[in-house]
Amino acid sequence: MATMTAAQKREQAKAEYDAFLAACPSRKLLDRISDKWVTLVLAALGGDSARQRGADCGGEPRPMRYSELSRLLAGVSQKMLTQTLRSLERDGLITRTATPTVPVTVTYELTDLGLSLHQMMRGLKTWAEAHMDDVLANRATYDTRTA
Amino acid sequence: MATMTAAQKREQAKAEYDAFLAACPSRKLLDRISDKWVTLVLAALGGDSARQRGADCGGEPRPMRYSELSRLLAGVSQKMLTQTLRSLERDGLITRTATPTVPVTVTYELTDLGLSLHQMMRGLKTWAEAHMDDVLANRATYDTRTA
DNA sequence: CAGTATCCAGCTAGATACTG
DNA sequence: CAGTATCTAGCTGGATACTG
Repeated sequence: MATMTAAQKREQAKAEYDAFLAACPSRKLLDRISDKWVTLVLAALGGDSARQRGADCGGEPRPMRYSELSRLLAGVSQKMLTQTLRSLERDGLITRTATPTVPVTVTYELTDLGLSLHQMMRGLKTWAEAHMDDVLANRATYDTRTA
Repeated sequence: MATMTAAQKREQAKAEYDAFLAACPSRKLLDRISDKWVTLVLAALGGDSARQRGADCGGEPRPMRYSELSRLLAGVSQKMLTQTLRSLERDGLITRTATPTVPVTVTYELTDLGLSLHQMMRGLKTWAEAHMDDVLANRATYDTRTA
């Protein structure tokens, strides 16, 4: 067994670290918001979907219907849209309201928690707009330098 | 061709939207920071790696060596660590310094830009610590309700 | 309208082995 | 010490088809 000690130790350290990561709130948050469609749905419901609107881009948060979201987020598959909406509902970030008309009408709306998250995303957006140009410039420089 | 018009329109809309997304700074930022190892390297170099330290968790940003990072981020493969470091260097978020000792000594350090990003990540962390508990609670409730 | 169900291709993380 | 190179398995997202 003596020969396995090092490998075992490494494995244990890895397991511990994985556990630490799994418990880390920041990690969980990132896992949540790093999803492409999550951010887009949040932006749409928060009134920040830059698309299909004039230069103002101003928008109040407002409820939207499934089909409306589907149209706004061109390119999302039904599977992903539904999956995303479900997970957001599960986490209490949006609410789902089904009105029993014929055919049924379903609307989605940000909760206070979802709104809070959306506000934080604005912070991200601010940083991105202020600094991503620098990042991209550095990237371009690096690429030409090593080309 | 008349039968393809609808499909074509949809495809075009998708292409346009994809282009819009590709140009969006926020999206680019998220693509960058949503990587597991990126955030961990940033945290490590920024002095925020919660692991292996007492309750204080305070830490000044400081340069670290490859092997040091490798040890701190237990579970990272050499491939991913190198890949992550290279991409961060490419984006001008960290600097790589090789000292020609024998054997070579390589240190990585946050740039001002990287530091700025690290600071923003603190904002994320704050939100996560303030609200992720709510999210998790909602999730648990949802699961029991639908079980 | 608002989904569900199924299947499959592509990408990527990780394991492994080797090196200046 | 600080990497590079290669191969593969698993997950995830998308296309497609069907339904209350």
